[in-house]
Amino acid sequence: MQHAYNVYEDRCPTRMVLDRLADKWAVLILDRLQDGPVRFNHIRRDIKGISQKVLSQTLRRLERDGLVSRSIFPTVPVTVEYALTPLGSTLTDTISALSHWAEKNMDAVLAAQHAYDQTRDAG
Amino acid sequence: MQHAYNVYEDRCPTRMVLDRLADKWAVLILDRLQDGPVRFNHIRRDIKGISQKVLSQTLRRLERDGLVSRSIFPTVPVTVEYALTPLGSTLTDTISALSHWAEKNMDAVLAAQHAYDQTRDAG
DNA sequence: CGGGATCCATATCGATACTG
DNA sequence: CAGTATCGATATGGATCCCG
Repeated sequence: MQHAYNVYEDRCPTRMVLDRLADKWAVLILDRLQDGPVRFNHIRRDIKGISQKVLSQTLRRLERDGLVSRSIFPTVPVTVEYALTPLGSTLTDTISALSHWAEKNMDAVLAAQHAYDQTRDAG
Repeated sequence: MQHAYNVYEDRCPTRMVLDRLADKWAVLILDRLQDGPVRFNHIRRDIKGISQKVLSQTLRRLERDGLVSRSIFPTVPVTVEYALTPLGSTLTDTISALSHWAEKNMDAVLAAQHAYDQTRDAG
């Protein structure tokens, strides 16, 4: 039989998974990892505005969810690399589609917002 | 020239757009609207666990962003239908890919979480 | 370098009450 | 039916300090 859950059900595992994916920082991080392993502070620098705490938390969650792997190299100081797991790789198309959509349609959204605000001001 | 912004820049329009899309409720609502116009309380019933306040707020944002249209029919009591705009329709493939991924890979994620928690308990 | 721990401001959400 | 307004709990995020 099929799953007893679907994404429309409350407090089901599927919803929990979606809850993780539908997170701005998670999307940005997964997107950033597409080209290969990246180190902690490298991600931190690339994704402007993310705090170290949030980056750390999000990476930990993605690791727990099996989407991202964490490799420690015993250099001095220590080197830590994050990379997509095979499972995480199956998400990249969707994730990058999302951020690319945002870039492509930014202008249309901005215009819509402006129009919406105009009608509100006038009304 | 291309846009001066990309999704990795802080406080840029692209990031704002992604911030809207990377929202669990927005994803669920857009997903629900794929099959045609739906009324407010219909969405509310279908998406288990969403409060009327959050549904209202999210719909308003999606409308402002030009992704969802709102049609009022002067029946008694009033009927309001929400539907995807043409712009919103360009998102449906990506959005449904996201929720479908969640449903398909739920088990793998759950297993990964379990394994992660095990190693943590043991260590 | 790669974080964990803590403190504090703010944002978010659920519940409730009220309206055209 | 389809909301808005308000209040209180809670979750989230930023800033800071510290450590191996």
